[in-house]
Amino acid sequence: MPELPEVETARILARRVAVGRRIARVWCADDPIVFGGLTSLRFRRALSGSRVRGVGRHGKHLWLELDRRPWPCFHFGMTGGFSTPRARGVKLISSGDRDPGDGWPPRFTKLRLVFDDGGELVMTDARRLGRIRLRMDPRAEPPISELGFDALLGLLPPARFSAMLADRGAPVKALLLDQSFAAGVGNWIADEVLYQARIAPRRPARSLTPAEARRLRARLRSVVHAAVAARADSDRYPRSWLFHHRWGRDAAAVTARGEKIRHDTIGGRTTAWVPAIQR
DNA sequence: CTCAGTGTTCAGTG
DNA sequence: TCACTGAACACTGA
Repeated sequence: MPELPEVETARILARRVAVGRRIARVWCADDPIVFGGLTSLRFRRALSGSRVRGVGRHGKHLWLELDRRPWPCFHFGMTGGFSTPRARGVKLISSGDRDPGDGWPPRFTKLRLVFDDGGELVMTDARRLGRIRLRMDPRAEPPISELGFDALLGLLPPARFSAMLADRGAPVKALLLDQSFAAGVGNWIADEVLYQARIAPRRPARSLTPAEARRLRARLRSVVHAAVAARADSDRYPRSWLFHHRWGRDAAAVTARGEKIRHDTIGGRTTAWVPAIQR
């Protein structure tokens, strides 16, 4: 489920396993789509023997900071994620779509890094919409340089946030999904934020009142913070969230308070919203 | 068998 | 050129 909270959780997982270690061995799947044409040889040469200094993230993009360049950059698409081996007596930790399997390495492994202390980090991606790239300076180069503010760490001050809405005619839902506006917001976060801010998803962004713009920003912040604090474990999201009731395009779906949920396509994506509450 | 899907990109439109 | 829309991408699992 890779929106910002899942990617941030993957960053923390990678940090724990990789930072301070040397990459002893690299295995790459033969997958020219996910690797964007990079050869396995090129990739292995870039990483092998280097030491991991840190793990960076902006929006849904993630990268390892090594003691030499270029650095590997990851985007999880719809179904990608990081996994680590089952530690002794410890539950398998996965940030992927769902448990990629009991085996090791897991099904759909695209990249496997083995560290000098025996630890491992694997990226899996069942549907191959994820990408692995090499960049000399990830923040300064596309696609990361094209992103807008990070929805966790870079939220714009209220005045600038409102100003950004003012000249956009797109439905506010579509604007929230625009990564060059708010990096890290995905489909369910956009719907959750609009529900909690009580704003109808088709409203043109520029039609929001100042009070609505403030609510939108405040809810964006609180939803992203709460999901990250829960380590993207949706069982721990508040029961009042639309999240728990929005899946499946079920015509009979209702919120925890019994409000009818409607499903429309907006900005090309399935949008769950509550007409009784959102105006 | 059909279809939806947590994301991004690009061609086409006005 | 800009803003925006919708299809395409690739594949699994319901």
